[in-house]
Amino acid sequence: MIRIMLVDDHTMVREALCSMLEQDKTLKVVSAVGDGETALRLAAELAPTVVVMDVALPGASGIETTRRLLARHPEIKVLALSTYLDRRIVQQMLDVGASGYIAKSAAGVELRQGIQNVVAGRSYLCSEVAALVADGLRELAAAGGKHDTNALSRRETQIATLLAEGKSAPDIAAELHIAPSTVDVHRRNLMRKLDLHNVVELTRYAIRTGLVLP
Amino acid sequence: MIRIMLVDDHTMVREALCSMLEQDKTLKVVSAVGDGETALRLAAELAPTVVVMDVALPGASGIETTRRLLARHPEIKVLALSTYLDRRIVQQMLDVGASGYIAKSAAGVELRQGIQNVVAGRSYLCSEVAALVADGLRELAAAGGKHDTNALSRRETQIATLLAEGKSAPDIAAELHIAPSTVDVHRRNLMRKLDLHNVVELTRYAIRTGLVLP
DNA sequence: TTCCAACTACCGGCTTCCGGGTAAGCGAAG
DNA sequence: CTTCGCTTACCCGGAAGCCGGTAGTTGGAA
Repeated sequence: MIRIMLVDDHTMVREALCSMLEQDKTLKVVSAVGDGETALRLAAELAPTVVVMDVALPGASGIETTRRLLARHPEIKVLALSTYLDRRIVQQMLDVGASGYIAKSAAGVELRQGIQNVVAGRSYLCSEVAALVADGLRELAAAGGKHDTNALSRRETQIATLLAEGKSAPDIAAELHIAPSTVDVHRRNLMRKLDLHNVVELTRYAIRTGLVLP
Repeated sequence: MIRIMLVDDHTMVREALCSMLEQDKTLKVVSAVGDGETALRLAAELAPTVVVMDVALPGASGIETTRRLLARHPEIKVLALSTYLDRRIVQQMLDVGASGYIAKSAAGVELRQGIQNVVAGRSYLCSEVAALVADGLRELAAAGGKHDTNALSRRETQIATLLAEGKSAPDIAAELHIAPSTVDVHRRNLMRKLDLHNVVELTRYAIRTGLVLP
């Protein structure tokens, strides 16, 4: 019996996934929670075999939650589940230790396969994501394998969030008690790191990662 | 036996909802499709009692799909299902004839209640949405009940989409073979209609309505 | 200790955004 | 036929975005 914890901020989706997974009698959903904090709190006592983690979570994102969860419970397998297909996000989830990544556009059977695979100690990417990662490898090879300094600093993440909420640089400067020019520097740096070229792209990135809600 | 058609662009969610709803033996999911065109095509032959429609659909949004569906099949009840809580969007769905609106953050039981209610000819809003609409009424009363000319024209929708894709006004002008100043006029008009004040807010609105993907 | 990444701050310059106005052509609805 | 909404197009001006550069401080890692 595989013990599963579901983490997804939409109650409806959580209940529905639970209902779908429990059709399979070898699976048992021991917990279904809506945010990262609760997941971390309950993981110790419920000892799930697999955590199915939505990437876009309010507050701490699924990425940060996964990092913290695996730091405390390295024996738990994390299977990422996401609405969005973005190579950077897949990369980050795998970097923090997720064993697999399933798109919500994939069929339900891919989720069950993913669970079986990660429990068996293997990695699993749904087909669409696998294609995406393959493209990424090809691009990386073409670019001569130069280092992607992807991870944003704390300040950059904060600035990205506020910009994606629709605030202007001067507004943010006032809110954080720093100079507008400094906000500008952070914006430029984070946009260069992520290869974004205007606030609209930044906004969409922030939404995909769950940094802000649409 | 209530015949249900599910419309949601995420296969995983579609299958999961199907699984959840069919726990109830009085419900029968006769079709589960991923886009508006298919829904319109299959509605005639399958004759569902209720269509559970995700608002954010690729291509034609759930709003447009609902309008066209009810124009051809006024006897079908449409129950909107959405990730987002936005008064303007709720308003638009109800304007085009939806009988109810359920947030994905609501519990599964609200969806089942919604289905039962709309089949019985009543309207149904999940509690969060009901609160939202009540707030809207209060604001409307405070504003003296002035007319909200909310609906966007075809051109405005097009401009909104392109802006939310990260294109600049000059880019869009070139793409559509019109003057940049004209793009600007459409931008200003649509932003005034929707009470948005910068492209970031516009982007998030476009994402909420499914005009663009994040 | 040395080094590097992060945070802070400023300069300049060009482009774009955003809000305000005006106005003409055109097709549908009244 | 008149009116109304949509689309087209232009004017202006202040604010902000976007990109390039330089540079001081600080705190932690090698």
